[in-house]
Amino acid sequence: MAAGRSATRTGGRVLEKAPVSLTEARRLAELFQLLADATRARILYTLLEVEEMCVNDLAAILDVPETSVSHALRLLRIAGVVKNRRAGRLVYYSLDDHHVRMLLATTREHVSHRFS
Amino acid sequence: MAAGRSATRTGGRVLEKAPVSLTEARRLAELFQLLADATRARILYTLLEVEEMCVNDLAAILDVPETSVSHALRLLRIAGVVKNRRAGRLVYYSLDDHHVRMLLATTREHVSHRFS
DNA sequence: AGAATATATGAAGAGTTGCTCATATGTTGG
DNA sequence: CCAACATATGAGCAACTCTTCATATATTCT
Repeated sequence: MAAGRSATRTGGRVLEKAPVSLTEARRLAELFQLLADATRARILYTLLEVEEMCVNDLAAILDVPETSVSHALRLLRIAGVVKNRRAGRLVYYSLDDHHVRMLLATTREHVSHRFS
Repeated sequence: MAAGRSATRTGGRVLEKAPVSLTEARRLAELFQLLADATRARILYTLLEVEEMCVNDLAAILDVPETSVSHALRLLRIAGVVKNRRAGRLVYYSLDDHHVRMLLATTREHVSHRFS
């Protein structure tokens, strides 16, 4: 069965409604999805540290093909997580979301603890 | 080309090393991947609120098939994010990672701000 | 204008994910 | 022990994701 009130004996202690709605959860999941890729994550944590960096330097420092970085940045840009500014042939990227920045800062700490 | 020092003119302002190593990034991504699904996210935020809930109640409150919840819980359990305790036929799940709990608490706030 | 550099984009393929259906396991009550 | 209930697991499939290769666009320099 799909759902609708639980059939018989259950655990009691039941909330009337889920604390996070389905649409809210989808948005959340979408945001986390952006961090759920090693390349994108590394880009973001790098930008957290250096404030601004161009595509080629990101590719070099992360040791990832430029085209791959470019694709990654596109997704992040579309999601409004990073912004870019052009300077000649170079395009500089930087973080563009206060909440994501805090999220990154927070997780950076937590995660280093989590694996040790 | 794959990488190795940037070929020509770049942006200056280059870090010597990426701030997050590839393996560290992979672990991070793996963790975020767990939150990158609406069902799993809703389960976790629910558990954040009620401390403990059995599978059937979760399925009912989220309006998601039980088998789906069960699969989701399996992943979370394997990752060490939730733990379970059996009480008769019921199995109660709860959060089992201090860092993830803080991550959830933090993001819960940020995200509600992010979409408004 | 033409060549070189920096970045962006599209498309195709391999791999992964999450869902559903069927079935298995664990537990209680009659 | 058998039936009913609660949860878990496996297989198969459709959808999505990431990478790579090819190519397009933008900018500078000579």
